[in-house]
Amino acid sequence: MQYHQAVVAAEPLVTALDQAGYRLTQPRRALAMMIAGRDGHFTAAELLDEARQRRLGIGRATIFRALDLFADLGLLERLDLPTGDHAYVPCEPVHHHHVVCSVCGASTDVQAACIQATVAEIERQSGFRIDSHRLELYGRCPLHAAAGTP
Amino acid sequence: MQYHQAVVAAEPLVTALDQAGYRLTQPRRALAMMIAGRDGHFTAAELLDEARQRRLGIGRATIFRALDLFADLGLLERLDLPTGDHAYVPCEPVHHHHVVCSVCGASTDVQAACIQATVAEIERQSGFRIDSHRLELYGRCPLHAAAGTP
DNA sequence: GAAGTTAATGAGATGCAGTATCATCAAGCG
DNA sequence: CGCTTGATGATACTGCATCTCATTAACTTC
Ligand SMILES: [Zn+2]
Ligand SMILES: [Zn+2]
Ligand SMILES: [Zn+2]
Ligand SMILES: [Zn+2]
Repeated sequence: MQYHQAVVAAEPLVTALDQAGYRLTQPRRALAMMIAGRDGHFTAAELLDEARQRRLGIGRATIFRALDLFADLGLLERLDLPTGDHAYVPCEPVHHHHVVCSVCGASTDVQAACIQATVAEIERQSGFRIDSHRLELYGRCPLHAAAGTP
Repeated sequence: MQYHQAVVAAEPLVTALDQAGYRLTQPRRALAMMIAGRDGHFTAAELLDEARQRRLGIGRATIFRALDLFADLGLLERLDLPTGDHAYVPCEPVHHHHVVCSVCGASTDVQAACIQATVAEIERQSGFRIDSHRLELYGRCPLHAAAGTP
């Protein structure tokens, strides 16, 4: 069970860009490596800070554009944290959900299958034709489950 | 089956404020009526526009404060639309979820019970202790289910 | 490898959502 | 009616995100 703690390799991001017909530019390569070096979720602002500290000369706009692009390709997913912040999580390009630790930010994937039945039930109940949904779960990872208030 | 389409009465909002010990001010009464007159979800910006058009003289800050207050009292719930916009939906003060029509914005409540089992299953799968979750469903209401692409 | 085409970049300006400040106002109360 | 204090709104401000556009560099073609 990996908590997105393990360092993700940068190549998948780069090759996915290539296969989709996008240019393999220096800023995009650098961002892929920065994302690969992250544990758990991260925000655009954090990437911006890191890029600045490392004097990579990557512009604000480029970072937002790259994040959008990765998200469109299904390599990142955008989360709305309970705090209201927008964060991103490295992601398999198939529909699934995330469980996020409120203490350390670690996250793990949950396969979508286990919610299919629920969605079907909700379609029946509501009469709506459901096209998409967002499910995000917040709690404490095994390491932090002991501490804190339930 | 109400789709939050029916005009919600303003009194519940006002009386809830009163019972919670908040002052029944003119701006809050006006906002309660504006919210009551809305169908489906709405944004802070929309309320702001309406207030300006009607020359109600309600300040930006007051609107945000009132929305926060109603949300704290469980009378509104804040949604993160797929577009990234933040919207609010009139709401019962118990935990539940929303199905939102992407065409007309109509929404209906879904009882939380039907996801309890799923959450338990996810706790088992992930090893996380889950404290909270957010589930929002998007699709088309019965009136709009026929049209559009699936 | 050089030249050309065009996507991509980055600096800065701009827009916009939400918050902080604080003097003024009015809701509730006796 | 007059007091007390929560509430208001004008203003300023912060910070995220987007837009513009001249310049750059990634890929293509030869
Ligand atoms: Zn943790
Ligand atoms: Zn899902
Ligand atoms: Zn509701
Ligand atoms: Zn509809």
